[in-house]
Amino acid sequence: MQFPIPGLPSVEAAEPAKKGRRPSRDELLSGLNEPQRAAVVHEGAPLLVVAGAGSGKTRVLTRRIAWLISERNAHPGSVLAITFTNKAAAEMRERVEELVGGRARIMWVSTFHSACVRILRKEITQFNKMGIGFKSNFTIYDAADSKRLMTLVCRDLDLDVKRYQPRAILNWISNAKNELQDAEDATKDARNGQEETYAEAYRIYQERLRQANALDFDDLLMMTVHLFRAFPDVRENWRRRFRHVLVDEYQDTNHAQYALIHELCGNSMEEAEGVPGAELMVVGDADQSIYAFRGANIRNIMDFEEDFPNAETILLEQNYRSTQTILTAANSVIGHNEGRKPKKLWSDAGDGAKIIGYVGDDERDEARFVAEEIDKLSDSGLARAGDVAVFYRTNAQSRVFEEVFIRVGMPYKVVGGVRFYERREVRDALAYLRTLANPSDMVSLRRILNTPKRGIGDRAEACVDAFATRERITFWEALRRAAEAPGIASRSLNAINAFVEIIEQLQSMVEAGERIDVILEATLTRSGYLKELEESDDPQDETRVENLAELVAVAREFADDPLLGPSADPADALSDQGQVDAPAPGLTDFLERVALVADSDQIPDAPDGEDSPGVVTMMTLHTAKGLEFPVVFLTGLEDGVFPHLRSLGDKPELEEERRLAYVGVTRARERLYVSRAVVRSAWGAPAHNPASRFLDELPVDLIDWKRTAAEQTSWVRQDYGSSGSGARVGTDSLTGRGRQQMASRFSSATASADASKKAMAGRDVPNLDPGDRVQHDTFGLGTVISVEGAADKAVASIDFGSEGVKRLLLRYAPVEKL
DNA sequence: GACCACACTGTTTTT
DNA sequence: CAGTGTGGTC
Repeated sequence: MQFPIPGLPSVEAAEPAKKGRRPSRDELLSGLNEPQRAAVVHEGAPLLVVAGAGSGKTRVLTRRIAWLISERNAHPGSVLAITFTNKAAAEMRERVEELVGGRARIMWVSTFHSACVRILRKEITQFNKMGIGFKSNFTIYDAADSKRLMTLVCRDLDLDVKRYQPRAILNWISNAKNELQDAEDATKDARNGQEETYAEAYRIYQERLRQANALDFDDLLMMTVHLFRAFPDVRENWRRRFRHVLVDEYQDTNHAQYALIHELCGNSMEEAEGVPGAELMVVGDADQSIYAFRGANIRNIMDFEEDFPNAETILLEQNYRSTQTILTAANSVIGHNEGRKPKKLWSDAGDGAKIIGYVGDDERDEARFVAEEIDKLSDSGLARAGDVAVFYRTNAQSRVFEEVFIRVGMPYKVVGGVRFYERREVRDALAYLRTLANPSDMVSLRRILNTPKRGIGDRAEACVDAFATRERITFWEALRRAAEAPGIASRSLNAINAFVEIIEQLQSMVEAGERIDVILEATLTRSGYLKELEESDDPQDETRVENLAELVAVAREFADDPLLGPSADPADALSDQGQVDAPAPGLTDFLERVALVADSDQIPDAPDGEDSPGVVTMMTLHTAKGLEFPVVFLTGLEDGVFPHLRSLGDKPELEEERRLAYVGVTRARERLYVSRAVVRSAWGAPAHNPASRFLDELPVDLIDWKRTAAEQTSWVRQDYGSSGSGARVGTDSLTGRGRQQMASRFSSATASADASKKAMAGRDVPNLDPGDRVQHDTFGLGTVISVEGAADKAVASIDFGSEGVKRLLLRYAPVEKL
């Protein structure tokens, strides 16, 4: 190797006893087809591996890493492999380890976000030179924290919450950050009053983050890129370290991630003097790009060859996962997308079973069908519950399946949805820990200030806040000096002092290097949090206690696992020296761990014993990416559900939905089921959904319909509203909203625009046609461009001139036809 | 400052 | 329908 790696002991020194296995060349290349092999042994130029679904890309990645280490004598510490989830990372590391032995442990295999955190923990203090003060124990804010902070910012700026919703602003900021624009850039680029306000909110939000010594998800990426750009010497160091960079799921990278790769791997003219870029391999499949909504840029993969001069491309089209029937179906669906590079998956596994289709009366009937089919499969020995996955478009759809599965006694597990770490009690507990690790973290601190109730109300909090602002100190400092705060009640002051005392006690435990699970338990008892829950008569609080016990168990496991500990990377220990105010490493590591978990990190392992049937796995299609199951149920195939309503009027979005369908279909190994419901209740009121257009895009002769729309029981239509079988309109029937839903129910049943218009007293869904002029409450005057869907599902694209073209769901949009 | 009743509002998808 | 936020009362 040409460059010594800074801060890394040599492999031999680190592991004097076992030098690491050295597999033979044959072993590393065995079982690979020609293009796979080429990808593994490729040297030099940047390489794009276009890997269709199930084409063995994980294998290629792991074998290549092993090859680099074993055959090309790459130092394991010089390998940076980026995966999409932590779970994928752990698996990849494990597989490489099987091939080359324990020395693989010091590779960096992680998500973009985790890798950036690791870099920033070491380097973020560099920014102090520029007057941007962060400490290396910074807290990572998730979406909920960000929203809370933004709400505070909005209040400070006195923004009209109706017009400027924290969520919308955060979205806007997130886009800016993904494009690597800081608040200053955003201010310069603001094109209208609204954007100026957004940019201002961005500026304040960022300032507050800095004061809290916190970064949000997008900051992790943006700051790392900014770091490399602002400090070339720092960048050179990391370039010297990482000689091999591998990126999985490249089609879902956004601009910031792309830039980061460029910083590490790029070789432009002006850097001819510096450290040459790392050898780069990216793996991906444009047809599986499903994260455009969060900034992923499909162009990254489409333009790879232009972005990286003399790049090469290898195509993997042979599929080792699915039957030909499933692949033909997948090819057929994705073929309806325009402008894609042609790619056809094939398999020599044979045709296999036909796809099975089912049209249910309603979503319960659909769920019942799924449960029955799974029963049949297990009875006949064709599959076990653990082999089966149920996919749906949105998390809310899992509910019906849960209800039905519970009733019939089908074991299942829902992945994602209301996540463990998003539960209130878990967030509260974590807020305590974050406060201990980083007292500047104002959002966490304020969250727990009066949780459990200890008599510190809004008034006292406002006093302290004002004091903090006046004195230019952190909220935490202000709490400690609360006695000096003007206007504070002595009652409140006592409560605050008691609170400060508790936190300081706990902090001393952290400083003493106490185990994380011990700290957590002490926190829960000394804060009185646990006591409040235990004494409560709310039945929900019982489960809360259990969840906290679960969290303690997670912490204990973490504390016991040496692999997760702070010294997992020997290089870290070296450069972290001299960090005076670094907290006990265990705590920050733990918090980081829980901040960056993905949904798919929590997927149960496949059943291993022949006798253990396992459980059915349910998840959204997004979560399903990268997974495979012998049996897959693709449910809710209805226009408006999947493809999602909001994508119907927009071609790029519809194409993304189609890629999602493609992802879903290609998860199946042996059997695929597709189903839909004629009537589906959404927010209480039943809606009549047409078949998904994706169903029409499957070859007819591949589907065996167990039941079709023509066979629906006839009472479905009339019976809603009088008998109890439909959803109840309930107590809000007197509100305009209730009436509206009633009306739309009839209108969809009678399919008559006239009748619907008449039935809808109160708030009309305006009957619009292209060319109509309309008035909108906030956007002003506009012209209708197009209208899709009917009645309560009508979506209109309306040009509001300077405000831009909006797509509005007429049922809710405050538009008036002129 | 705590608690209760209500109105509103929104559902893609997630690191 | 549910979770959140607001406003009113004790």
